Amino acid sequence: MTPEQLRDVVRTAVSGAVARGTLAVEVPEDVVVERPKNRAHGDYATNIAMRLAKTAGIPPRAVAEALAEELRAQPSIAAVDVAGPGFLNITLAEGALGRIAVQAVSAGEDYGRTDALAGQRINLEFVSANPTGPVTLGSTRWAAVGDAIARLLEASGADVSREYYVNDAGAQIERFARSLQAAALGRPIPEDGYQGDYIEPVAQRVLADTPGLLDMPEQEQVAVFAEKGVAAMVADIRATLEGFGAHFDTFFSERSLHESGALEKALATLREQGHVFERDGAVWLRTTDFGDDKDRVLVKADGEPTYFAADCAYYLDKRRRGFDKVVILLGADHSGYVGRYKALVAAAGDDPATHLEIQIGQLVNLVRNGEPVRMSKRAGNFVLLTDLVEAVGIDAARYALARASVDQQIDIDAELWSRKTNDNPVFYVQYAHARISSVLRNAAELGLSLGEAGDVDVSQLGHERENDLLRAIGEFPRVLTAAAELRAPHRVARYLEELAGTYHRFYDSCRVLPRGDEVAGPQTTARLWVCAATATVLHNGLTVLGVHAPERM
RNA sequence: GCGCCCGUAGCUCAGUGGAUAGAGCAGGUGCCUUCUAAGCACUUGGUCGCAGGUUCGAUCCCUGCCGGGCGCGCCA
Repeated sequence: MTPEQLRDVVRTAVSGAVARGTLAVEVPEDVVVERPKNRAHGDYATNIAMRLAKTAGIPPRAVAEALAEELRAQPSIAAVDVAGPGFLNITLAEGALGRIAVQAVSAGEDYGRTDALAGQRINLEFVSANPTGPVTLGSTRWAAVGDAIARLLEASGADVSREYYVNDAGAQIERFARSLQAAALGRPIPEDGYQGDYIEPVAQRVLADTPGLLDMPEQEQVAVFAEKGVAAMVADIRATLEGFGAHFDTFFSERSLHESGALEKALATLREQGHVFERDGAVWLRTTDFGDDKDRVLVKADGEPTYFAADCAYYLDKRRRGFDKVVILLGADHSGYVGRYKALVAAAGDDPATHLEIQIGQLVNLVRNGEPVRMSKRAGNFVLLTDLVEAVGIDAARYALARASVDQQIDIDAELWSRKTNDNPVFYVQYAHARISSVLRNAAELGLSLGEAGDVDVSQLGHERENDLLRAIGEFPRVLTAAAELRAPHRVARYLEELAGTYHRFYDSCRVLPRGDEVAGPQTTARLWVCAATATVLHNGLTVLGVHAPERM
């Protein structure tokens, strides 16, 4: 029996007590059934009695006693204890936990998936770094976390589109183009330009692609370097992210908004809603009406639209494309953006609480030999996604980035992340999967297989370590659901570490395969199912994080 | 000054109002002739930044303070 099934049983018990007249409450929708930390507290525990006590008008322990009475009548429940202030500690009947293994294996890659977000169309924007250079270490965190969030939302049944906003308009593109031009002409890069080593090859690519470029007038040259330089950079960024396992469905060009007239349309829409005004020769959006700190300029006094104006058009475009929810993952250096973004959504007539969600993540520090290293794209002394991957590998990089809460600043230490020790939890988790794969391979060599789900004798299971493992496997769907709701993929990683440890302890004390001249029996088969179920969860969990589940190490 | 994030074991960090606050690393002691020792067992280690409040119960929610990071442009 899974925790979800037990939750229904508890709810049934409440209705039973109500029907019997021992309890006068409404049957709650959300019943919390959790895995107690202390094993002496049974397989599962619920605080339902304490939560119902107030409305029932009787002490929590009395509510608990009434519910315990109901629950004890259930054949799948072996024992119910009322403990502490009113906890119900539930011990499942022999074999009830074992069914979890069968369910997990039978569901396979679908184990853990839910339809909690079925029917939701979500646009998830992340990374969106300026196309003036390769993907940096700072963006790498969002590539790993954003992609994991996308996979989590999909595991909850949502229809997710991954999007990268290409800021291919504005002053920094001009500086980028002039840097390319200078490199092509063999001149020093302008002081306010981009100094990185990557500039030269990009400049050469543009030159090779455009015969006679250097004979064109100055302004035309810059325009070509801008257009083709950005295209080359975006292609590079896209390839890098794909190689990292982070696929984007759309690379959306900011410039296309300017060229299609979307900005004017957005301005007109905001005007219709009555939140646009003029002051000092500029056009403003009255975002303070919706909680922003100050009003924001849409069109500057010189007639040029602001970056914010493009944001308005971009948001409206996303909504026009049919997304129910626009989710944007931003670094803490953009946290000042939240207020105006919410306000623009409200000003456009939408509800920020339902249509927009901005997730702010803290920045990363690059650490070398224990010392922080400063990164600056403009100065060219930055470390790239590709550098990190080269140093530690994709799996270690993605895992290390995804296992930390986004609310936490993290230190990226390539030396630490490349260690093949327990400083690196990714190997601990992967090792568990490889170990199980090995057991299953050996089983196959002995001619042993799982057989049919209906033939497993789950009553063969009951060792404390087996029960621990089965309970952990049973948690997986709830871990995925919670992680998706909270946009917190690190919860999946932490859970996998716990699961791997639980498996290693099971492995240590529960021999799976027959040794020497022993003969395989029903317990062997039952334990093979437990192994296969664990492998299923490790695989599914690692896949959510974009990390490989190896069969050998 | 205002806004957001953080402060939990020596270090790096988990912990969506529940029972005796956890993990890894670091330190110490053991366990491989048979399923992967990248493993396991035992052990040392805490005023959950401080002070109030909310309630049956607070690391978690609220208020104030202290310390650290980021942000507060007619830049992008």
